[in-house]
Amino acid sequence: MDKYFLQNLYSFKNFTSILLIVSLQILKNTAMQLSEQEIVRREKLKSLKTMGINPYPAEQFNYTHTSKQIKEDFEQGKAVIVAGRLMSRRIQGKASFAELQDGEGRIQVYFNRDEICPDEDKTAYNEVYKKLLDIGDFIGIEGELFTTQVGEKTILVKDFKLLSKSLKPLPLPKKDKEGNEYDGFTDAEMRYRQRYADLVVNPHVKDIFMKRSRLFTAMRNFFNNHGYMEVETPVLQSIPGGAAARPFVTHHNALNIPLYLRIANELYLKRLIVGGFDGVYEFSKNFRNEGMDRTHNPEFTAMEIYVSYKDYNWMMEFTENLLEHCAKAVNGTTKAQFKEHKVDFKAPYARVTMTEAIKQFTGFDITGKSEEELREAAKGMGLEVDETMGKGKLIDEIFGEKCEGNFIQPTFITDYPKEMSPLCKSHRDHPELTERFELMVCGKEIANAYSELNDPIDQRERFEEQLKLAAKGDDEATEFIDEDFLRALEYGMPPTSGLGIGMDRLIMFLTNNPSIQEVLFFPQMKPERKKVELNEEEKAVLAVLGPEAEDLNEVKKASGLSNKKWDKATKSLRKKELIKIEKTETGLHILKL
RNA sequence: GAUCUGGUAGCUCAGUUGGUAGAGCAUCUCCCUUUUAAGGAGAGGGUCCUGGGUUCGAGCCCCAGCCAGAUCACCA
Repeated sequence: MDKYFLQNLYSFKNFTSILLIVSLQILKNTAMQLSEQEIVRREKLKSLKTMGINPYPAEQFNYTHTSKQIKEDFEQGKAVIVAGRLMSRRIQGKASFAELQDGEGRIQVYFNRDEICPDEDKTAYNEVYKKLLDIGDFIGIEGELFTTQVGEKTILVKDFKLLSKSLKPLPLPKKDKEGNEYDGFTDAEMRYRQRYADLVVNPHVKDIFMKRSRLFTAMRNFFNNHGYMEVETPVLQSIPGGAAARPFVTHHNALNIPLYLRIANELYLKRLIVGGFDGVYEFSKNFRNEGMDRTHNPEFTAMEIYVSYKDYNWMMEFTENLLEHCAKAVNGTTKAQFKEHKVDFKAPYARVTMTEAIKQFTGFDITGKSEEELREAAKGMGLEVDETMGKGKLIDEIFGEKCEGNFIQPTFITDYPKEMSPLCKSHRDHPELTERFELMVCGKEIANAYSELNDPIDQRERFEEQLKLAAKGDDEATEFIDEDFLRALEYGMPPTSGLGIGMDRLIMFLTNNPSIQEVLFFPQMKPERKKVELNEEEKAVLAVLGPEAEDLNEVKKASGLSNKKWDKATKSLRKKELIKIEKTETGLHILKL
């Protein structure tokens, strides 16, 4: 009894220690699946530390110039201190040219051994600069300006300091002298997943986002100059309103209620108009739980502005002036190129009623037509229609299919049918229509505006109408009634015009990017799959291996693996240095390390 | 959601009927003091997306899946 117990204990101990070794190996391989270059850089890091150089110093580095300032105010012999990322190196023995990239561009720097190391000790150049620095490292440089024989503005380095060591090689593109780029970091998936690397390596990507920032600033300034106020409204809403879209749902623990991420901020901004502000606007991150493609990201940015005592006619003028202003601020001109289209954002823009647009492109006049007549007409145009579609939806379908794509230059499409616009005031002259416009550019909608509905009784009826449409099966109809919003309207809202602009779409047009992912820093992606370490087959092989070398074929048989699995598993295990396979006179032997 | 295309070295990409896995650049070693397509010589570097199948043998053929892109559908 005791004997067996001891034996068991012994084998148990043995087993756990094997497990420990194996798991340590796994850990090593999981955490450190490093390429040769990454290992080399880590070793350089160690060497630097051994030499007493801190690869990640804490203190601030005071630079006196940026690369741009140096090139603009170039002066022979001027002393400068700059900081940036090392982006290229051409080493030729005791001298070397390199490029430093900072926030504004690149500047060439010249490392000369005897300038950096005037004394006997040449380690700063020979060891630190030549051997221990890499492309991607951040360094600070103190030096003097000069022009090379080839005429390049350059900094002659007197002293340099490592500011931050880069352990991972950048995916650097190369350029030939004609400026053709090759080996570019162009894989869209990689670029979006590693936007930081994309930005370092692809200057035009950085440019897109600088333009995006300029667009927001321009719009803010335009509004602020008109005396309108930037506000913030809830992102977490208990009733998602202001648009027809599937919301994201979350849950608040303390209140024990569901909350929705906003799909629009319209209803909150109108509450603020009720509260007495003359003009309010907000750049609103909206969330919609719908499909993703090159023009839809689950979170996107809309700008909405509401101005009291105005109507949609005023808003059209305001919008065209706004966009002219923004286009100039972003690109320095009102003209923009989008794919094959040349677009001009110079005000004023054409104004076409929806009725006219449909008549123009289909020859059909929707005025006074019944739902049935519209359905027949749509069928006649080859559109797919069904019984759930009301008049509004049918007209929208006809417009979307037959007209929308034809408006390339900025064009206001006005006077939408009532059913499609539950938050919009009825048209002053045509009760079946609403005072609404959308701005079309290159066949896509980028802005949407109303004379806002402020009649609380009418508003309640419109909401109820939406409920009926939803019950009928129209999945675009809103299925909530926001009683609090109606209460606000009952206190009275002045006549107001509101405008919404899809900011991502607008910047796509202004930067000629047909994909929304290109204008978002971090577009939504599926999570990266984690790499699995020791798989079942590899574990199975290890499990049948004893402490001694064994005949390979015996082990293979014992493992019960197919040829392919066996092959994969043993190759992988050899690579991880967990087993060794030896060929001797007596045959193939497998040994656990 | 459908269809098509793609996934091979750190990066960009070749890879022949199915027969030892390739190039350029990058990396490492040595040489080189005003270059800019990064000069010369040498060396190392691979889970060919994953899993299964066919086969003596699969990067390649078949099936399933994952990821991405494009086109279409859907979408205020």
